[in-house]
Amino acid sequence: MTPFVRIQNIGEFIEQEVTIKGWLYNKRSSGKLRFLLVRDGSATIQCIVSKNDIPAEVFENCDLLTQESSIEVTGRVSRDERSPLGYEIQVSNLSIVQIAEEYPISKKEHGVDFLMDNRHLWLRSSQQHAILRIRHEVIRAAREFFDQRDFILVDSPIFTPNAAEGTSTLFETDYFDGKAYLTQSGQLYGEAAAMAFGRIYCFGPTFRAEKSKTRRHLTEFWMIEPEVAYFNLQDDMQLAEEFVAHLVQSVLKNRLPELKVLERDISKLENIKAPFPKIHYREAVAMIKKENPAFIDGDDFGAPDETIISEKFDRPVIVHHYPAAVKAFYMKRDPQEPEYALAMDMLAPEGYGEIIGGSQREDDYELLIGRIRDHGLPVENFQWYLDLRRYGSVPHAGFGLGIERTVTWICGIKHLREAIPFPRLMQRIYP
RNA sequence: UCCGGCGUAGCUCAAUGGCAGAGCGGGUGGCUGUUAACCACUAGGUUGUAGGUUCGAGUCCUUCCGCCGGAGCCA
Repeated sequence: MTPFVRIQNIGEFIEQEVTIKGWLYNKRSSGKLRFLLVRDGSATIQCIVSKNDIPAEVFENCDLLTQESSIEVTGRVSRDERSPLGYEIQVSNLSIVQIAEEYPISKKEHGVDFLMDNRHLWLRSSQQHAILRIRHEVIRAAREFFDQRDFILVDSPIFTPNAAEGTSTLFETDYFDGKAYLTQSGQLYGEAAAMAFGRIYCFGPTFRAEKSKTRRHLTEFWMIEPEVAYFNLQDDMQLAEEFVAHLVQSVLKNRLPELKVLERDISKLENIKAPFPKIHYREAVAMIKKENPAFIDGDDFGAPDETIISEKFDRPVIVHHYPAAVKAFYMKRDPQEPEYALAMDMLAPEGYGEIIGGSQREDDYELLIGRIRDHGLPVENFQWYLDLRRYGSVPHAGFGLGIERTVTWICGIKHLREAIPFPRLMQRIYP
């Protein structure tokens, strides 16, 4: 028996006979030679079948193979300068696991809708493979970052009895004799957990029923949300910039080949080191007004406004002190200038827009209950949340980072639907 | 919800109001170093739907459906 080897480790087996198990990615031929490009999920390698070196039956089997047929290939590993991987396999035997039917995804270009209909197969292509490996690295590095800082993972529920910030954007679902809603943020539960553990994060899917049809929106996306007791806005911004820098540097360190597959401009990522520029809302408005005179001071930024700000910097920029009127009820106001909230957003460069939203939370019971009423929210649903301000309330802050937006930016791809294995969009719930 | 764009072969696209076409993929054959290999031959069509204008509609007009992008909202 020859050893069963993953292609990514093939360099350890030079001039040895090995078996690889995978799928036929592509096939070329020249007379009495067959070139089989075989992928196994770890990498792709070219296998050469020479008619004169092997039994006739094995050679004939090569011509039966269709794209994505599953095969086991045995042969001798050699170095080869012509190979992108650096290695080839001279085939001595080949067994067919299954002959694939005509594969819908060809080597030429396809449209987005067709590829999304075939998302379950599209995942096999090299670009999608690279993106999802980078997604894996972003998530791994995110957990590593918080784990190293003694944060405890405390996940929040998916079913919730009420809205965090309003009811218009929630998915409603039957819950026995009543209604439940799919969560749009784990934050309120994160605050409860922070009062229990000091520093926590939650990581899970969140849901927005907004009818958004843009390249920046999904109806189901993943968010990682740290929450820290005794943190103020400054602490929160510092945590956020160190966090994002860690994510980018981890991808550069561990997924450089994948970035190259995506033809990402690496120099744009190498800049991403803390500290990041931080500007007050008022400064941001001044910058926007130079290019968009129609912008009204006091409004939230639109996507074009975010781009105006972010293109001024070579790394993510944090905008803080947004007008309280455009922000959520739970955000604390600045005692010095109460019209502004102790809120911050982080905007990714190159026009990728908001990847983080965070704030210091209102910790005063009376002020918080007033905000809940001002926003027309049912106070009775927030009794447990208000309890956090009755039993040892402390200053605290946190933020949420959108995984898909972050992956989209790091990968330098156009649309975040490719940054999640099976995207859920307003117009798509299949496959 | 609003604004804009697009629906032609399995896929990506072409076709001035006048014979429905190419590349890829499929099939057959050829080639001993191919790199989205190449060469030859071949099969493949209710032009999204319903109506209208016209001697004649893939093309012009209207309806509906689907998709894409953007706005709003947000991660």
